[in-house]
Amino acid sequence: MPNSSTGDRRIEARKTPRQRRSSHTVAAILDAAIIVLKQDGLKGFNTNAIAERAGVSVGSLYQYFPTKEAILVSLIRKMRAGMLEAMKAAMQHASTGEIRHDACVFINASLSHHLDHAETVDILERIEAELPLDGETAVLKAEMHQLVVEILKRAGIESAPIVAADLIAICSALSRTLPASGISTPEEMSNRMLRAALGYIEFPEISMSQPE
Amino acid sequence: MPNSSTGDRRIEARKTPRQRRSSHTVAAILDAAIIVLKQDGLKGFNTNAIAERAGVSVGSLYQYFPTKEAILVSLIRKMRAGMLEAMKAAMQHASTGEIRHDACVFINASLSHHLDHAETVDILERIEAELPLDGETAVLKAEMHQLVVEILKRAGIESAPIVAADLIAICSALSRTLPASGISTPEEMSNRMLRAALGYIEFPEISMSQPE
Amino acid sequence: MPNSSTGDRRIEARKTPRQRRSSHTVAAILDAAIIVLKQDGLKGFNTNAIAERAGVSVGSLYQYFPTKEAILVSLIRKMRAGMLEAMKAAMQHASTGEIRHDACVFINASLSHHLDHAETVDILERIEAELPLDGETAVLKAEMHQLVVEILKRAGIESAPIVAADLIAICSALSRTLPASGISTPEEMSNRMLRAALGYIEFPEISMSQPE
Amino acid sequence: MPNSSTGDRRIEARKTPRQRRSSHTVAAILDAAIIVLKQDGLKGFNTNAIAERAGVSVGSLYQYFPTKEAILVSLIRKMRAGMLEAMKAAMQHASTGEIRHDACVFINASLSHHLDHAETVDILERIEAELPLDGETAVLKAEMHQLVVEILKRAGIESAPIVAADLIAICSALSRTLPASGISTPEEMSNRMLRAALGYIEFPEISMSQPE
DNA sequence: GATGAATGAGGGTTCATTCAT
DNA sequence: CATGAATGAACCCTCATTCAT
Repeated sequence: MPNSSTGDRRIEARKTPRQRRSSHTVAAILDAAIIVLKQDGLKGFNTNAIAERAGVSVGSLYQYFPTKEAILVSLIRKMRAGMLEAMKAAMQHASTGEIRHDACVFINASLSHHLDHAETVDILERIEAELPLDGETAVLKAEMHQLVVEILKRAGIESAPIVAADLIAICSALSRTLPASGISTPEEMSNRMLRAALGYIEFPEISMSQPE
Repeated sequence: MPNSSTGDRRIEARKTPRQRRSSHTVAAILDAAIIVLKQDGLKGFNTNAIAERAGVSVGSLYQYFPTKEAILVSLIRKMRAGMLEAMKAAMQHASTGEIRHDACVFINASLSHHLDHAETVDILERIEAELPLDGETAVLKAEMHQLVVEILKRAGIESAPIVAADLIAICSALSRTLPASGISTPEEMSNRMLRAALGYIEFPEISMSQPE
Repeated sequence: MPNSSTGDRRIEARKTPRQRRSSHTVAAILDAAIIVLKQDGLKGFNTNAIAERAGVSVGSLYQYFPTKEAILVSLIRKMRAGMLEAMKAAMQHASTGEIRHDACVFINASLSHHLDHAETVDILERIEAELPLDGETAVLKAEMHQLVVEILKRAGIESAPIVAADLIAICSALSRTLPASGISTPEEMSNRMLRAALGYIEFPEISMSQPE
Repeated sequence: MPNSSTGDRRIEARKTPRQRRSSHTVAAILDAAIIVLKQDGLKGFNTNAIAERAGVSVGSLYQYFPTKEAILVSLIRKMRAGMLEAMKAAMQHASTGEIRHDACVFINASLSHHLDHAETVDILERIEAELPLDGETAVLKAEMHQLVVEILKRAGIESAPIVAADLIAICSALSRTLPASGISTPEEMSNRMLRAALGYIEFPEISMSQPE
């Protein structure tokens, strides 16, 4: 278990901004952080660079984020929150309870979100995997999972929790792969994702050879 | 001049080890590197730690790897090579040309490899995504892709290259997800992976709502 | 320009507070400073912490103290003033002019003061030694010294200034040591201090081996 | 209790020097540390300054001292060890078992040591008081204490432990004060210290007024 | 006057890399 | 070739001090 010796590192935001000036600073820092992350990757992600990009002093950065990692956590949280919100909104607008339709809605929302935040999501998900998962982010992920579980349950699908996890993983993976595959229209992409998902869900039970 | 940002970073292994002693050293370093990576993550992955774990001096390490990243590249290459080899072997042994069967073989091989190298593959794939893909690794990945393309073509599947990429992505994603989902038997896992793959492949064309 | 090493550091309090509100603020700051010093030592002694503890903004703190060190100087001054006052009061009340008695009075006053301000005095004396001695504090120390010189002179003791300095040093040292020695009653402590002082004063001239 | 939250800070030396080069480096660092401490006080005591003064890189410094404080601890230890050694040597050479004579020997040794290491001892003792006392130093201090206890016991003095602590405190205090008092000859100083010590030891029991 | 956000020089520490032995 | 001491750029983070509100 890497990073387990972090122990007492503060990860949560240091102070909630009260004044207008503050919240502007926080936003500037987070925006800058994303830009730096996209441009220079994790290796270039250092507090001085972020502060400079944000047009802010390092001191200010540390006024709001106790740790460099706290910025990452914040970014991840924001990403997960945005994703969840997009999903929820899409479901609320378009859900009919019919699984094929709902799956389609969900997938379109997922793909849209990925395409809208190209790179950002990829990098952050990768980083998320190396960080000790913070509580609030875990909640967001759980809610997302639950959203899919509900869809599946309505269709009477067994072991919905596992299937939901698989579907989310598949969507996430394809959202990463498809844009790089040369397919240019979102329609084509979403169609492929949909087939993967529905195929997985509706395909009859099979079993053949075993892994040795 | 340490840390010079001159941009002419040599990434390839400095010399291909010929002598027995050398290759032993190289192996020791790579083994140590994996252990360090698993135990302490990327954060603990530093040349001094690796050398110490390998029972070798830093100097020796730099005799065989011009750069810290060269070790990572080497590790990734090895991982990709091992994966490809496992796949090839499996296909050679068991391929019948029948798609369902071959897909099953492929998936079992994939899952086995993941389970056998738990953590290692995950971490390395994550790191691979942040590194400038080195030539030889690209070749390995291409070969892997080709392997799947062949299987698909034999079954007359259209746009095999894209489908192959998707299938690989799906397998990879599920190999990561399933072991954590509480399912304990490899059979169950491989069955799920298989259904996802076959579902995706065989599912009839559909298209419904579009992403806005 | 923070941290400028220009050498023209203002150390004196920026303004002598006249108004009630001001002096209240100043008092709050000094009290907080002492608490911080006792709780976290010199390492935790920073203006932000002090201001927070004092329930005052950093800006206000700097309204009354031009420098962090000015606070320390103020604290030391206060400590020395309090000490001197206690001594003077004790002597005024109880002095008989008889040396043994006066020494006793002085020592009791000294010990009492130390016990009443446990830790505070120790820390501040230590800090005092590292700081450029400010004028007013020097005056207080001189007055203290003079007080002892008077007592000694009345008893016709030669080289009173040196003896006075020694006695003060001895009292100070023992006030630090004795409370930690496991002796619990002030009487026992004061008795030991008294014997040390009187011993030193009244002991006949001796001389034996020399330091090489 | 300040500095108690240090917890896991490594204080011990990081690696025992094996090669000649190493021990030279360590010595250079410690020497430089003392010089910096004397010239610039605790405020100027930073690892960069020390390394520079030592003609060594910061990296080398950290090869042997895990922490800035570890250097201080090392310095203190060395000071205490030197002091103890000087005392032991003096006692071994000159002790007769007769208390007056032995006290004289001890005091002369103490004073000599202080005079030989002017400033150094003062500063380090002050710093020692702010640091969490490290084990080995505690042992050295205990041995020192024991040394005095033995002398006193031989003379049949009661509550030798407390008396020993007091005498050490007195000697230490006067060693600090006397050199600054304008007395120029060590003989005069040592004579005064001796009278203070013997006075304290031999003075008959007295008790007068109590501290209120 | 009070506030507290902002500043940024300073200082502790790490670690990739070199090179004398 | 191996060793591991030495190097120093880089980076995290703190805190004394300022200043706009």
